[in-house]
Formats: sequence, C-alpha cells, structure tokens
Amino acid sequence: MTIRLLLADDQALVRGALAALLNLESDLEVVTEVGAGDAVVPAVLEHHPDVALLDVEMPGLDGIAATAEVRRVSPSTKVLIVTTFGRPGYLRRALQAGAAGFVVKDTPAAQLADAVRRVHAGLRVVDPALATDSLVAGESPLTQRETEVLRAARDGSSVATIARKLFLSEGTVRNHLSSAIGKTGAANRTEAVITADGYGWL
Amino acid sequence: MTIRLLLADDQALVRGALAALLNLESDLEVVTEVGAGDAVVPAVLEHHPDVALLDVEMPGLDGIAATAEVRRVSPSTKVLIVTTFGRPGYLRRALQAGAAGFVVKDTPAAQLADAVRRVHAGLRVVDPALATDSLVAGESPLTQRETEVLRAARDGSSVATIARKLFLSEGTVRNHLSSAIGKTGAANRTEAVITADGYGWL
DNA sequence: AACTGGTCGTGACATCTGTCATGCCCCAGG
DNA sequence: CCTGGGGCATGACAGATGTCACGACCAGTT
Repeated sequence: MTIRLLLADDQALVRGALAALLNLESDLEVVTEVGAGDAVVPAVLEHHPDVALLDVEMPGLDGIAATAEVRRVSPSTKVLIVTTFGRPGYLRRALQAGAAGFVVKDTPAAQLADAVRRVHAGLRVVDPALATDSLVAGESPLTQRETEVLRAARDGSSVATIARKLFLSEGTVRNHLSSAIGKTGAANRTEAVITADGYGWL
Repeated sequence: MTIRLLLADDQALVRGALAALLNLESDLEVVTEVGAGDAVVPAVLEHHPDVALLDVEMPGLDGIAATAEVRRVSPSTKVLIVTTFGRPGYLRRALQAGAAGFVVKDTPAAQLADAVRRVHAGLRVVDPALATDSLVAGESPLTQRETEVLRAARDGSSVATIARKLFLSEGTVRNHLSSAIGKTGAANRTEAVITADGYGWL
C-alpha cells in the first residue's frame, strides 16, 4: 500500500525536486503538487492524500493557516511542515494548528521519507534541536495591538503612517511601539521588529 | 557522454532533492554535493565537474564569490547559479563573476536539466524576466562607504553603534546615511536598507 | 464592589535622526 | 595646475522617536 502525498511549496524547482526525491521511494507517491497556500485545500478535497507536505512561506495562505484548513476539511490527512526557517515560533504555531510533524530543509534528504512514514503511522515528528529552542522562546508576550503595530512597522513606516493605517492616534502608536520594544528587549523599533520576527511572533 | 555536476546548496533537503531530480536524466550525473561555499573549490579540484550548480545564499563563501573562485581555479568548469531570490543585483554580479547561467528556484523543474545542458554547450542561460529588471535596476549607485554604513544599519543599530563599529564620527555616519537614503529614494534608514537589500546592493 | 489587564488617548520631555552648509584632505582626469 | 568627487568632520536645526505620567473606558476576575 503506497502512501499518497500532496506537496506544497512556492518554488517550482524545489517542489519538483522534492517530488523526484520522494517518488524514488517505492512506498511513496506524490499525487498532487501546488505552488500556493490557497490551492492546498482544493487539492486535498480532490485527491485525498494521506500526508500533506507544506512549506511555511507561501503566497496566498501561509503553511500554518493552510494546516488548520486541511485539518478542518480532512481530518484523516496528516500534515508535515517542511520549511526553510527554524523559527521557534513557527513550530509552536504549526503544532497548535494541528501539524503532525515539523522538519527544516537542512535535515538530510534521506530522513524526509522516514519522516513521512512516521507521520503517516500516526507518530509526531519534530526536529529535536528546534524543539528545545521552542520551549525556551515560548509564546509571544506581545498583545494583539502591539503585534499589529510592529507588523505595520516592518517596512520602515513612520509613526504617522502606521497611525493612519491602523486608525489610531500617533501617541497611541508610540505607546504600543514603546511597549513592544520593552518586551522584546530591543533598543528601538527596527531591532524589535527583527527579534520579534525571528521568534515568529509576527 | 554524461555531464558531470557539482551541486552546492546549504539546505541538505533541497540539495538531495535536486540531486535526485538531476540524476533522473540519463545524460546528467551529480558527482559531488557540498553544503557550504568554502567547500566548493576543493570539491571542484577533486572531481573536475563539467558544470557547477551554486546557490547564492550559503555559509562561508557566498555563491557569487564562489563563482569567481571556480572560474579562477578551473576555467573549463561552467557555473550555473540557482537561487531563491531574483534580486536584479545578484544577476549582474553573478555574470560579472563569470557565471554562465542564472536560474531562480521558481522556474519549472523540467527546465533545470535543459539549463544545465545549454550551459554545458557553452550557451548563456538567463531568466528572461529577471534580465530586463536587471537592466532597469543597474549597478549600485552607492559608494563604498555608504554601502558599509547601510550594511551596518541592517540590524537596527543606532548611529552611535555604527560609528563605533566603523571607526567614524557620528556626524559622518549621519551624512553617509542621509546620502544613501537620498539615492535609494527612501524616507528613512530602514526603508533604505530594505530597498538597497532588495536590489542586491548590500 | 474592587481589582486587573488591555486599549486608547494626551501632554511633556529628552534623545535620536535626517538635512544642510561649510571646510579639509586626497586622488584621478582634463 | 585646476577641478570634481569621494571621504571625513563639525555645528546647527527641525522633525521624528522613545519614554513617562496620567486619565478614561471596558472586559474579565476575584
């Protein structure tokens, strides 16, 4: 009995290459490939794969949100996240969304097929190095608003611009930013964005 | 006659997957894989591949610098850059360094083997969409110092920190920053970093 | 009912940033 | 030899930013 796979990654070359790699295994078969997050659910409904391999960084719908959707429409489909960045926050959010496994792209190629088999067997697969980091980093200490404000500050916008975008007064934006800067242990807006983003809090 | 390939990418999974994909072609053979830029030259000297596929983002030595080294120690080896980011600046710098081809990772998987064959045949392979962008963006307008200062500002450092790091006075740093902001058409430091980085100028 | 934490706002303050004018040094090109 | 451009620096100024104190409102706890 072969394990039927869905493969989602926005980079066509990587997607094709992973498909080639996985199809080399006699017990695995890639039945559908998609290049955008919002194409995942339709493909799941059409092909009913056993395991869905999702990248986190995708246009449309990111891998985390796609995971939740897949779990909702097809509970029997296991989700294995395959991502470039081992952000601690990604792991936590992926598991909360119902992912059965989490693998970073610099694990040896040979292990991927194993990870797929374990996930299919109902086991949980998590990158060990990442698991400990994730416990240390923990949940985001930022409130909803602080997160929104920091997110809006990512592209270098000024306080005035952020205020207009979120329909807040400039003073309020400054307060939220100040609070976020404090919580992240940063010295200014830019550092706060970098560290918060690094933890996957944005 | 098979074309012998070197494959360099820091993500083991992607590297293995690309190898699997390329080895499916009867006329191609991946003879060596490396995961860091500074491992490229030794591998070239040992295996004398016909074509080297290099990622731009690699630890140790980046793909651009590695390209120049490969051309120097083994002129008969053709270099094909395979990268995630289609930064216009990357293309220009890669070609200047002696690369024979430049492919982004979201091109269809089937085209990669073709690109390899063309490069091996002595042709130049360049992503068409990127080629035009590159002409528009052109060379970096930033001077050496401006580039250094902007690079130092990437992590959100303050003027004082940058000044200490580069052994400059704070006023000078502000002047260079101001000039860089003007040249990039940005409104502040953070935007300048983002756009300059986007063009591959840093 | 009192307390807590998040949100929103104001006003005030010190500091940081970005800009500009000005000057000096060095070097390559006309 | 003169000129222009880049690098370096200083001083001055306006505006942006980060911090703080304070008050108000609302949803939950206790």
